[in-house]
Amino acid sequence: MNHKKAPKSVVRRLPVYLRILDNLIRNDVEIISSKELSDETGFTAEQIRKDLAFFGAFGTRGTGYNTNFLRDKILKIIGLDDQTNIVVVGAGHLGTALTRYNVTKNPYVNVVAAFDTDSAVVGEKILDVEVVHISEMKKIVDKYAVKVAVLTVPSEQAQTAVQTIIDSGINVIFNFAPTKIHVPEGVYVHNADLSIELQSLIYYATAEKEKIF
Amino acid sequence: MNHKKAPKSVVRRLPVYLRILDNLIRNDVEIISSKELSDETGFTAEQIRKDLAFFGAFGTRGTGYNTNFLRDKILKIIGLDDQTNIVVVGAGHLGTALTRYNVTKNPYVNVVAAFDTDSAVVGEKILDVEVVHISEMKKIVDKYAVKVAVLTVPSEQAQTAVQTIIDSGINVIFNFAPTKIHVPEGVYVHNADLSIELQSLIYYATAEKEKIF
DNA sequence: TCATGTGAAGAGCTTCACAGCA
DNA sequence: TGCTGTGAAGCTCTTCACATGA
Repeated sequence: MNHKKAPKSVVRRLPVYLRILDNLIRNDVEIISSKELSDETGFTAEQIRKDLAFFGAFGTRGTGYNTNFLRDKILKIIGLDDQTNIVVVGAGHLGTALTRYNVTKNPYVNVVAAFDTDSAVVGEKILDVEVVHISEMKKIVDKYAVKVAVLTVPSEQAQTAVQTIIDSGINVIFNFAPTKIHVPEGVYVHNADLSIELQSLIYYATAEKEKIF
Repeated sequence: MNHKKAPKSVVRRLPVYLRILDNLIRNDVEIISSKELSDETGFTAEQIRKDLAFFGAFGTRGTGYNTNFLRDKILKIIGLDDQTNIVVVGAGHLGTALTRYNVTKNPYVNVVAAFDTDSAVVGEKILDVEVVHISEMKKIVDKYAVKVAVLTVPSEQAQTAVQTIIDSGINVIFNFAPTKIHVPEGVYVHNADLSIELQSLIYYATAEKEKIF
């Protein structure tokens, strides 16, 4: 086992391999080469081999990778070996859509509750996920051993919500609020600031024309 | 003017500066130093200076950056100097939420239409954005000089939708469909695969515990 | 004096080329 | 033979340290 810290870039690609392996296993494919994985993902075969080799020697030289074996390894590496429970904080339009989206599209992750402060939505259901008042967060986080929160509240409420999330024992936040959130050492934040991402994309849409700075 | 290609990492940070500058200008702040921008963004001051210096010398030594001047420069660099028109392809839950989100949270980008094939939603409105049948895409893209599409259709329909998008003249795609989409040379795709991102986050939630590969 | 602008060093990630093994 | 696993080279981006100029 490798004890160096895994590169962020490698960790980002692991779930991509996982999805492809799931498809292959569903179609009874038992062996896959790095070259074939390359065709499916768009990553180079060398990169795929290096990614996997970082965690151990999972392949068979001259043959390829066993799909079931590799999937199990990746599940363990990511930490998806048990059903992983998450919560959504903010049950507005985006939070509701993300809850539905995750429930239907993510086979490994389970939304156990959505939180809000608005009494108009507390008590409602998003598919089978209940919307609960944010004051109940710690109770639910403890009960379901929740490790990750998806944050979709308005900017003004983001920092307050972050405090509640951290106080309830969660230390990983997937932040959709369009603002910088401040967290103590040891809490991991991944920002998905959709306006920011969209604006930076515009750069590439207009990159051909001469730009005068 | 610098004619080297701008690093992707720099382009991703430009809209972050833009948002902060907008806030500062709203509060009548006229000068900002790289140190203060560092406090607001979490990026280092050196990195901010290098990012901006890539496009030109925008600051004043001993003083800092003029907020209005810098905002105008960044707007021109990104290509946001005119109102930028985009379309959303797929008016399901996520597409609807992203349309609302963008309309309300993104001051620089304008959604001119949302497309779908489902007659149950075609003709409806999302705030003031009309849902139009996907066969009308080229007409609308031409009319509004649309350069970017946000793709939120189901995986199975993604590649077909991509073809329609490209045929209508768009060459930048913000892809939320949980699948790899194939595009010709010259078309730029940015993937926001939320299940994948969430799964990779789980890695950091469980990283402390010993992992056996 | 103070904050910007920048070459140089460093860190992290990818690509190359090939050794190693079923 | 064929595909994995891996040191080395290469590239990109970040950090450092300081020269530059209002």
